[in-house]
Amino acid sequence: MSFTSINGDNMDLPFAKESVNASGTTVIPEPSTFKVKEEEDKSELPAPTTATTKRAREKTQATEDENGSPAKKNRTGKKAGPLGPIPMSYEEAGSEDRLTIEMREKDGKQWLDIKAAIEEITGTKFGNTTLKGRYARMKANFVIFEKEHEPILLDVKKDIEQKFEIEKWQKIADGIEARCGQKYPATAIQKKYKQLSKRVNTSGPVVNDG
DNA sequence: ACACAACGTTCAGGATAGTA
DNA sequence: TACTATCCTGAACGTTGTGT
Repeated sequence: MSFTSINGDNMDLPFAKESVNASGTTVIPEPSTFKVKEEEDKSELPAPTTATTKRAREKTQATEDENGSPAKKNRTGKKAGPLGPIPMSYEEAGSEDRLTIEMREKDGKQWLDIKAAIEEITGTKFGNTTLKGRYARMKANFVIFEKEHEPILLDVKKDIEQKFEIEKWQKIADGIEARCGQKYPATAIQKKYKQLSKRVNTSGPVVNDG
């Protein structure tokens, strides 16, 4: 994995120079160029109190928009856990986050070891997957998308969605044929579906009239 | 082939800021 | 003030690699 710095330089290992303390723990110095996080006494941070119940097996649809993506609002970025908000760049990352990256990518440490190290530093207990998840989100945040690739992204997305749309109606046509033996053109099915949807919206549910 | 460990991903739940 | 959107955490799940 390589990162791209905010300057656009590719970095295989964008780590600060580290040292090893007496207990053998790798210590990343707090570089003066980092965006300094709000001073907080980590030793007094409360342990996470999340009481998550068993994960529901059935998906819910409540927070999804018409594209199936979570509905978004402007990012406030003010909600933060014990490690603070997930940094948007390596430069923004605090020493704990840098240590996580260092131990994971450079030292090849296991997550349990990383978890133990971070817990020792912060005095906060974390779940077994918290740091893994945080690391994955950091990696996503750190990617700098080339400006000239942006229109390509939009283009490709549009192409694929159009392709999916065509495939979708064709599959529906196939499904109808499989069920009742009647083959309808995909475009006719699409048109009929629009009519039915309108009826649902204006006068309640569609009645299956045979 | 099977069991197990480690990992990455997904998603529910809680917290909190913004908005009507 | 109630509601909504967003964020972070952590449990559950699926995948992959390794040992037997």
